[in-house]
Amino acid sequence: MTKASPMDIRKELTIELLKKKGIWMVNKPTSAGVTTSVLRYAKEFGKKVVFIEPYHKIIEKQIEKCRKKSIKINSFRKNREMCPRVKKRCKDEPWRNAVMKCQYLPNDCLKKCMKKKETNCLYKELITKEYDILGLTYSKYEFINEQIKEKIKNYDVFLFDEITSLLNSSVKPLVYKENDINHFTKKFKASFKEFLDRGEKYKDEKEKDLLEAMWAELLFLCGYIDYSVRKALENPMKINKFGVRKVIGIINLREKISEAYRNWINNKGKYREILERYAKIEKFPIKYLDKLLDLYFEDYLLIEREKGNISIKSLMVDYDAFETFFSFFNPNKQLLILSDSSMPSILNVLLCNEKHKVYNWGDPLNTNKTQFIITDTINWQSKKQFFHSKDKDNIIKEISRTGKAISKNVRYFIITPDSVHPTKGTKYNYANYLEWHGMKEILNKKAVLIDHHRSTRSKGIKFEEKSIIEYHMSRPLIPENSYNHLCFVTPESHIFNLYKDFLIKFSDSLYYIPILCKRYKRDNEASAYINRIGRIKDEKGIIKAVSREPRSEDIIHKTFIVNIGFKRQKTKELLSNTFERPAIITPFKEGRLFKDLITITNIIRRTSINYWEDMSTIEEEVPLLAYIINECKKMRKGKRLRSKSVIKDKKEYSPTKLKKIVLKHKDLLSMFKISINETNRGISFKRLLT
DNA sequence: CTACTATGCATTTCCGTGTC
DNA sequence: GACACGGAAATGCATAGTAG
Repeated sequence: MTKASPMDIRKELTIELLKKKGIWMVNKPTSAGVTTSVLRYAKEFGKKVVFIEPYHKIIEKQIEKCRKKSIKINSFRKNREMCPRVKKRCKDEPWRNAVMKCQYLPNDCLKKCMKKKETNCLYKELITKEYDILGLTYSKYEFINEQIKEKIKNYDVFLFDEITSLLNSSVKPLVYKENDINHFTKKFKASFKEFLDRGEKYKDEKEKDLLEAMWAELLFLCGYIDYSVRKALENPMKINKFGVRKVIGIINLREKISEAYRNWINNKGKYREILERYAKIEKFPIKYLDKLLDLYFEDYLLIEREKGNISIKSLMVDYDAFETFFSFFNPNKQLLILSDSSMPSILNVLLCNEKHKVYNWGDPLNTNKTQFIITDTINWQSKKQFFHSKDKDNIIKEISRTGKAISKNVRYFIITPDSVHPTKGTKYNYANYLEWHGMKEILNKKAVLIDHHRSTRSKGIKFEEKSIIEYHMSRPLIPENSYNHLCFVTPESHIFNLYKDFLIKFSDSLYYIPILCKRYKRDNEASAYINRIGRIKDEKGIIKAVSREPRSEDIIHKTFIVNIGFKRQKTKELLSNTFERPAIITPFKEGRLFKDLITITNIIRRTSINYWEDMSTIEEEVPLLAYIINECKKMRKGKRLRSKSVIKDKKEYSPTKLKKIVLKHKDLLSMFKISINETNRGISFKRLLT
């Protein structure tokens, strides 16, 4: 009997999935080929697909694959790439390139430009032509306009890839030093004063009036924020004993600013353009204006204080990432696929009113079996601990020693956190530390530093280089207040009742859900970790080797992740959102991470995956064998290692259990030049003479 | 003025609980 | 019995207070 090829397995899975309707969350590990398969086979089943990705790069790669199969596919890009008029505007006014929102389509796009025959732009092409598949990025989805909505709303399948990206809201806080009183007004007035004195630049009286009114309105906003911050600093808000971490106040703009004014200023067309144009003439920082306008649009602003800094964030009350989408999605006719290697648990909350089911894609190519995580036996108290540790130079030396030995001439990665000093505000930057202390010379040249888990090198398209081992210095850690602004609800929210026992009340119409905040944090930490370790995983898995006669390209690339400063339990928690997981190997005794690391990887690389019964035997037996091998190597020739000393202070290992394990791996041990001696007093180990 | 200590809050770890 | 979760306990950190 011939076994199914990898492609067949994925095709079957895709067919099953495409038959479904409604919302389906796809359970899968990294690199399982869900997106590729759905796009590839959808046309065969007469389904039109819209897929959404975090980056253009990913979309481009998929387009490349589909074009080979003669599937009609295209994607929405940045406006300046789709519309020649926006492109020209950006060329004439280069500052626009820096601010996405200043690149909106021309006002007459729909009414005039599109209808003209001679108009021949990518945007028109996308809107008017028929495609089997259309791509979109999440940032486009966030600013989706009516035209694009009209275009995509009748497609059959919507694939939201890397769904965690959707939940990272794009709110950018405005941060300044706590002692900078009246920050907003000062910053704004400096430009405003000069601006009023040079009125001759106005195009006409009407524009002058408009602009002055808008400018005054923004100045009022600044004044009000400054006033509120001063009040909050004098008398920080405390709702219960603890308050909400770091939040010292909330600004209610709804009470202060009329809806009419708000729509006026936030109108993306003419008024905003005037505002931008004059701001530019007057050298008012356009990015700052952009942020300011963002604040203006929200009902509430959040004032947070941390380590001498004040940060102002828009509060996304009753935040619902799917709001736009559900305004047109029909679960009885259409299919929504939510896909991520780490399915955020927060989705169950956000979709609590919508029927949603889990589709088990599984790990068809068994890629999980090719990856092994080796964890530390201590937890660092924080990511800063590395800097407080007397051992830090040693850790670097050990990384260098083991990295070189394990990966030979192939490069290996070191993931370091990017942390800020609590009082001095300077960065605890691992990469800088290595440079300052001349550690770069100790680290061999094949070491590649990546400065945090969520670095752009950790998501999207894989770059070509292969690697065998990767070191993670501390787990991904997201600051606790990062999601505060998404966790405020009103009684009208669809999750209000779900959390009614956990609410912290701010006012009659505003409540905070602390558990939600933790959930966002956990989901995102888990996603960061899973996506990162997926980078070096062999995506071809092990199926290739069993489905037919082995060939040279069938070598299974086993990869290793080394967790420094966090234990097995934490690693498991980080992997709890994903489908199955790689084996997690913890050194047999404390403090043996680097001592046993090379041997652990050697044992795994020298044995076939089928040699081990299952994941739990690897997790239990490999550390013990590695420990025995290393202890024996350390001893003088002729000396024996007694089993008693091996299992000393290890309650869970009895002499019989140890005996059973080592006898099972007698051949393996002899491969590492260790012999087992059985005597009436128990079992012992000896180095074989060569 | 300096060095040390007590205090209280913030952060982190630990551990009991409920669930499967 | 393994696991995730969330609250309790422990620890860390900064600051104010105090002794010398």
